[in-house]
Amino acid sequence: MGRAPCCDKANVKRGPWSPEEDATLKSYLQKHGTGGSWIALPKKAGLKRCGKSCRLRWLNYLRPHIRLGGFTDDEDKIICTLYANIGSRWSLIAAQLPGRTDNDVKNHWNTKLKKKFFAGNSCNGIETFSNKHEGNNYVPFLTFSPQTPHQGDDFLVGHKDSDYFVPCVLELEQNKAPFSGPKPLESQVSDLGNGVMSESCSVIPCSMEVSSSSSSLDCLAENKDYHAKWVGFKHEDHQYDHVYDDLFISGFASHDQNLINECFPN
DNA sequence: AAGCAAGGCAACCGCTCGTAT
DNA sequence: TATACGAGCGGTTGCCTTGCT
Repeated sequence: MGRAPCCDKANVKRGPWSPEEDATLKSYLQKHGTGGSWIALPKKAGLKRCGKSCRLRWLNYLRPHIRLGGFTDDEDKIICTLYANIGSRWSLIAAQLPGRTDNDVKNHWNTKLKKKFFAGNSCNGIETFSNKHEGNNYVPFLTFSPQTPHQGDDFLVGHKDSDYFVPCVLELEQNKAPFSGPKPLESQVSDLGNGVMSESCSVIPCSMEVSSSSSSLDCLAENKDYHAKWVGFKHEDHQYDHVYDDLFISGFASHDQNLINECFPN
């Protein structure tokens, strides 16, 4: 038995939204909110639309502070860099671009940035390399000189097993893991899940990804042209080892060698 | 000016995940 | 613990616009 449809498709309007429908939806949401259910909202608001369609229309076009089109070079850089590191996680990428939606970012990527990116040419200042490991889930890492991490920088980090990003501060002390930060709050996790950063966080677009892994401490990516470096540290060194077992940070490029040496002296 | 192809983008589809029961 | 259901997400479609011949 298949799953029940979310709405009566024979009795809902489809296609482009009219200005009247926009006004009705916007007015209703500003007065009442979603009421906890998008599915029930169209009936309450007097709209002959699917609840999912209402949600999409609100999130992508009607909610306050939406910015459409006109992507800046800086935004292009962030999109390219994050795509290289986390792939097509459009909601996460859009969350780093104030006023942008996942749909808008996705469309911008598909129509403009993708060609530049995979052509192996510069993508608005970001160097890329051809993926020589196709079919091997190999993630290309980027050289992004302006965002080379420095002591005290705030970082955007992520955890691949739970898909959230938390604000953290890089520490560069001899013989110490290059990472510390506040334990992610539950509120931050849930807010970020909705694409809203609950507190200010300076984002370094090179997007250090923190993920669980084996206990490997230091392994070199195989692309000689790029010298991407993966560095790691053992959980014993980390004050939040009860949150994350073995962690590693990826994304350092060749010009970060001094940083790596500083963190992991032989 | 007309026809066609390509580009751009809004909207839909269907899947996964989280939560309530 | 299992099931049902809604929310959220990424992939895809299809329509409209733009540019070229």
